[in-house]
Amino acid sequence: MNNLTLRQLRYFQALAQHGHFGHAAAMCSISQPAMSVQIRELEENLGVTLFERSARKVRLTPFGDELAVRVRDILGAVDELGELARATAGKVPDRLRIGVIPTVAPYLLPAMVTALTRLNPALDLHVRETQTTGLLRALEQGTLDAAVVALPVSHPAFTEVALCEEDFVLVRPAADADKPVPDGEALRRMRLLLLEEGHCFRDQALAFCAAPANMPRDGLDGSSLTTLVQMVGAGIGVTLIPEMAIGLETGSAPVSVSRFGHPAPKRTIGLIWRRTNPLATQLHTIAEVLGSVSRRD
Amino acid sequence: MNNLTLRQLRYFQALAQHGHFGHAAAMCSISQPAMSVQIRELEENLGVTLFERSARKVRLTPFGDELAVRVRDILGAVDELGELARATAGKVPDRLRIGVIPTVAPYLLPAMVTALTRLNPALDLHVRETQTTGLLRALEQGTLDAAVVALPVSHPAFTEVALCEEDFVLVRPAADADKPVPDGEALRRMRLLLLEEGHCFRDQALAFCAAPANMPRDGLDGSSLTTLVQMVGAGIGVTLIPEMAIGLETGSAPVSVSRFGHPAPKRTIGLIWRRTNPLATQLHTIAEVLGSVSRRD
DNA sequence: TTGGCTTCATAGTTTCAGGTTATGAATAAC
DNA sequence: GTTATTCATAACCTGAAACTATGAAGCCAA
Repeated sequence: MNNLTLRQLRYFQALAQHGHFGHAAAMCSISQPAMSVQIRELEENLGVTLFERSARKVRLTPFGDELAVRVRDILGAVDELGELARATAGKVPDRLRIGVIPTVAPYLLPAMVTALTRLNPALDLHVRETQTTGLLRALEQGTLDAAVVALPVSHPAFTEVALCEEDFVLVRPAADADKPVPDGEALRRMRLLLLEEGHCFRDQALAFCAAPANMPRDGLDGSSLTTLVQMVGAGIGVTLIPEMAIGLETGSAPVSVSRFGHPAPKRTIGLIWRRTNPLATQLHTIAEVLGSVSRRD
Repeated sequence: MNNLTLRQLRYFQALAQHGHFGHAAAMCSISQPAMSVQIRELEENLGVTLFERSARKVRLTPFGDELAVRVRDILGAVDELGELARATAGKVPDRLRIGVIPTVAPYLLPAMVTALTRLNPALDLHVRETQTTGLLRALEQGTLDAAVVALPVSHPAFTEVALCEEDFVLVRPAADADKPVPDGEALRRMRLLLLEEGHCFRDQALAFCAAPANMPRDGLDGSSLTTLVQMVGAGIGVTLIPEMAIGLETGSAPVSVSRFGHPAPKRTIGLIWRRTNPLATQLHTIAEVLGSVSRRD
């Protein structure tokens, strides 16, 4: 029968402070009898007398005195909950777990971190880089709050918001710089270096060539765009990379970069999260920030 | 409108633990709708979503997660109140402020402290030594819990309990040891040394002599029994002291101690406290202990 | 001592928070 | 498509807690 009520503790505190039922009641905006009854019930709940009532004075008993200290702490902590909530409401959360696919992470992460930290300087940002399927699973399990992936995901459990579109560009050995730019058809017949299976970027590139995703290929897969570009520089073949990777990847190898004519291959990068995630509002804010970062405006 | 309820916090904790409304409700012995409603109201109170409800999972939001820690602490502190009360109920309080009159304090205090400490080893004992009027005032103001005084006090605001009775004995110069012991009448005509005004022991001695309390006296007052005995040893006169003072006071001066015949003068030492003091039960226990100490049994 | 004043407690009544059961809506699983 | 699971909502009911009115006890002044 531990029916302690916060209300009772509040009244107790008021009475301890005033030493007068009437005044304490007024402070709590209730009538004096209500105060009397609640104090009595508090005493019954605890099985201890908290106040000594004499004709003109209401005094704390020694135990009441001890209790007052603890009650003050408790009520303080409770009120802090409210303050904390108010301070937190609508704000970007202090901890954000975000996933990014490998063909985006290296190029966007630095700017993303900067932008998100500006949004909330106290931000504790956890980033996880892995392929889309891993990210989706993590989202479902609740170990990620959101993920940056290529759209569309088309999964009913997720909300998706586009961040930016970007073309793919052709990377050839430097010597080929002046040759005509092939279209998808022509590309399929060249030695096209691609990421290993599981990367969505691989599938998108194959789609552009109108080739089946499971087309047999003879050991021309790399595990990162960096590797692919280096292989191109070594004259092994050609490859595609997304626009955002140009700056970081093409400086250190003898390769040339060419844009495709229409229709150019491209991908849409987006932010996704569980549709039921109550942080939806804040995630839209975050998406907006990430979008402007990824579009460099 | 900070209507937070302990009940809501308890339900919140249960739900955070189980991640399932039905199970959490069962744990709290309520129906599932009741749980739903209370959680919703908690969220409304705080203005923040605490749980993410998806079809098969109920998950804490990041803020809910943070809240859970604080709530655990708060509920722990609240439950401690109950335990503390139960542990304290009926026990001698941890802090005891007790007053003692000067003609008792030196002789009884050491034994009192020992006995009370045995009653509650954690006892924080405050002793105040002053004359009866000062003690009564302190009791009224609530700065003392109880006082050891000579009975009766006969004040309706106080409860009094007798601890012991003790005779007064006559202290004369050692040379007078074989003279007959005077009665009250005879005593009045001798050079009787007494405590200064305000001491109840002075009044009791004068009463034995059938002398008015305000009888004019020519500079024969001392401020302590020790002083009086030393004066007697110097041959200045005779005095009365209570039995309990014999051991401590008569060793260091050339005086003789004699008991009176019937009716012997005597006093009753008692413990008093505010009638309204809720510690009455414990104070009776304390009185019992002090009584057996003062009677040396 | 008496009558008035202050102050806390008690009683009777009303209101509302919080409980229950019944049912709906959404989604996962078959 | 059908079924099962799970949370939300609705309608209703009960009891906690509020209020007003009144009583009881003690202080104070006449």
